[in-house]
Amino acid sequence: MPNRQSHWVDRATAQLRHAGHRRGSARTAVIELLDRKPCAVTAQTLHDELKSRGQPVGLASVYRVLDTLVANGLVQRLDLGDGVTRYEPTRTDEDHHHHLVCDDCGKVEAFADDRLERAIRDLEKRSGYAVAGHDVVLRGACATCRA
Amino acid sequence: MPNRQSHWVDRATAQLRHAGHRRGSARTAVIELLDRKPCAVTAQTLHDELKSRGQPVGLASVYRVLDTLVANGLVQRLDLGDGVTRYEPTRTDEDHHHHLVCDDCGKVEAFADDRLERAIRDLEKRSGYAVAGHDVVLRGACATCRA
DNA sequence: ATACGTGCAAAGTATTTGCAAACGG
DNA sequence: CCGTTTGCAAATACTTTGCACGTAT
Repeated sequence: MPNRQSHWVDRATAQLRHAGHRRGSARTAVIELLDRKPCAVTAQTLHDELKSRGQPVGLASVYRVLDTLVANGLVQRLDLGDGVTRYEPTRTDEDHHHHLVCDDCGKVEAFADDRLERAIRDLEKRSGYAVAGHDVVLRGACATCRA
Repeated sequence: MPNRQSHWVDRATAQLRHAGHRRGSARTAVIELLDRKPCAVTAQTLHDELKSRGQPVGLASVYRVLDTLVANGLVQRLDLGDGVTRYEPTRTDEDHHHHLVCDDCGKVEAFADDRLERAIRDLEKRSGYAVAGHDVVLRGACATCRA
């Protein structure tokens, strides 16, 4: 999952400004870190890493920033079945992916598949809903834990 | 979603006994109710309905029974993105389905699609995981809420 | 200057756990 | 009888909210 020249940081910043949001230290810090941790991060993780980087951000603010980002479609909420909500930047179509979770060790991997996406897109059309997004989670034992 | 002659109650009861579990009022009551509410039920809902039916079961026991059922593959956990875990009996292949959630009114609908399942089954094979299960959630605005 | 953003502490929710009593085999 | 199951209450874990203060525009 290559991280080209911080596309997402710029898009997020611009879009929030356009939506009438002011800049703030917490928001800036969270957005920058999020851009480097693109897959399934916890609010607590962001909070901890920001602290150890020397730009501490209150946990409540992390949650608030994430809420704003989700509300603006810049971040997607993700529930992998352990009671913890994860977040990840919504990037381009090429980066669209889903998750494979190991029930034993908790490892999370990403995967992408065109056939799956086509099937889902068709379903979305036939559903009668204005579908805003979708999630697919495969749960099981990873190669290591199977042993 | 037809509910034939309580197949599931019997299977669940037998399997738990085989796994060395004793019978108990809470477990029996939860299993029976679950059999009639086959799609995406909350622990709290089960607790409330059992109380109003005159067979009250402590909420903690509802959770414990559900844990046991999940551990034995008789019930599937389901996270629809509001912080509440839902549960539903795992029935036969014909009853296998996924969910469509309305972000506005919270309505939950079920759908099934063969093409989707085939795509997922292939992915599972290629994943290197011993996949135990999968979930697909489509989120958006239902026909009513779109208006 | 004014309203939005932030941090801390407190509150809120969903779920889990400890323990004593009830109960099944 | 012995060990599992249950209910209650307390504990925990995650997330949200209230409020005072800072800060961008």
